[in-house]
Amino acid sequence: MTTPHFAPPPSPRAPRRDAALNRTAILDAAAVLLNQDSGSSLSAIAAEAGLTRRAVYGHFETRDDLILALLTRGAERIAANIHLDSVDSANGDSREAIARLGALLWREIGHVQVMAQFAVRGPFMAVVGEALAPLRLLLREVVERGIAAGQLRTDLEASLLARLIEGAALAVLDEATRTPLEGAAGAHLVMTASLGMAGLSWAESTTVVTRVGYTE
Amino acid sequence: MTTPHFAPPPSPRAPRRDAALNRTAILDAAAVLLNQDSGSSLSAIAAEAGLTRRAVYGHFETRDDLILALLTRGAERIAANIHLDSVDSANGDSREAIARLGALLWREIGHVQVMAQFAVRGPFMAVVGEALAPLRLLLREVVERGIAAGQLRTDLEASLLARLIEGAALAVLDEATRTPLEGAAGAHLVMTASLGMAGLSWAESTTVVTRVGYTE
DNA sequence: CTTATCTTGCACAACGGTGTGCAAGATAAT
DNA sequence: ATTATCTTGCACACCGTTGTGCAAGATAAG
Repeated sequence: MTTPHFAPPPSPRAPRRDAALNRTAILDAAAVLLNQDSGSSLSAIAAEAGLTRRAVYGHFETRDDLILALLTRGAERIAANIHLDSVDSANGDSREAIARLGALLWREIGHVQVMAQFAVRGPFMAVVGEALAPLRLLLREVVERGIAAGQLRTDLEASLLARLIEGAALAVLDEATRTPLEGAAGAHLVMTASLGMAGLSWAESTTVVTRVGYTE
Repeated sequence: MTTPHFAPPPSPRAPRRDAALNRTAILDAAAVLLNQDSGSSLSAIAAEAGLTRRAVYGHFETRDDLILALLTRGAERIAANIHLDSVDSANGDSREAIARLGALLWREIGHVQVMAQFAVRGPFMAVVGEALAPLRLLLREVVERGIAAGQLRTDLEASLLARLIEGAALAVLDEATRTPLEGAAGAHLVMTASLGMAGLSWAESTTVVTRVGYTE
């Protein structure tokens, strides 16, 4: 430990402001590279951030520490928006709620992408799963209500359908890393994809989506 | 090279029959482990196959060689079924064609899964892309016909929709690695997921799927 | 049974990645 | 301008993995 990974006790001076700047630069670089290859090296990440590998250890004790911080940051951003984003303001209509969740994901795409890389396999599964738990639980409940109300397809168990909708949304988010999609179009796609997996026709989905709208 | 990676010239004797057996055992083991972690080590793969790491080098010169053989095997299986599977027997109806393609993927799930791991990122992208090209081209054409005929959603460009359908199908195949899905149910899911992304409602998809059917 | 084939077990060099130490340099706060 | 903070560049040890060599053992083909 050559530099403060912890809060300096009764700090005699404020930390340099480029410290926090570089820290986020590293996290951003990690997000980019880990999206392309979840096994990217620290040297690569440091270079992408415009720093040295050695400097990274001034901000994160361990490679795993860095990844953990990255995942935590993403989870916080998403959690902060679950409430603001009026998901539950879609009173009763599960279809609107699903659309709103899709829009939320699209807004946080940068953070969601990297979480998706570690969500399924590898040693970070548990962490990501825990971080995404409230989001998943919300979707699960919405789907259950929708099935009961006959708004969604009724041939699948709620929990399975919820996971499939999640998968459909992620497929779009993944496609977005290759096809340039401008804001509204991307959100529109995520929403219709989710609703399509949920059982709606294209026409129905479009109706719901325009009713919900999308604001950056 | 301690053992024949090549055809023995005027072979004085037939190769032991457990050679071919072990070779496929290695490939199968690789398929299993590489699905879980695309960076699995040779030691792990060898162990999974019930062999030694050293023995693997008796069958494949290189780690990359092994992966390449695995991908090639998968591509061949799929290519062999594109014709047999009466995709184009869905005369004119793009929806049936998409359903049949979904069923084909489900039948070859073991091979498709591992290809999906290397399809998007990493140094094997090109190989996999080339191997899957005919399949993708076929889907691309089907989608184009479907859009023109007003059978599918018309708000997306054909090539983009084709990729999204592919993504939806893969999402289901991925889910299948965690949720045990028995034959017909899995095929049903892949088909409805693809058709849902294509714009059909659940009811429409079900109609198409039952019309197409599924035979193991 | 004899023999070629395949496997094992060990040893070794090479590579890339990680994590750490330390001294010199650059930079922003005060 | 001074000083604490942050970065750099080099050094090193450690680890896991890959690829190879070789001799002894197991196994299936003839």
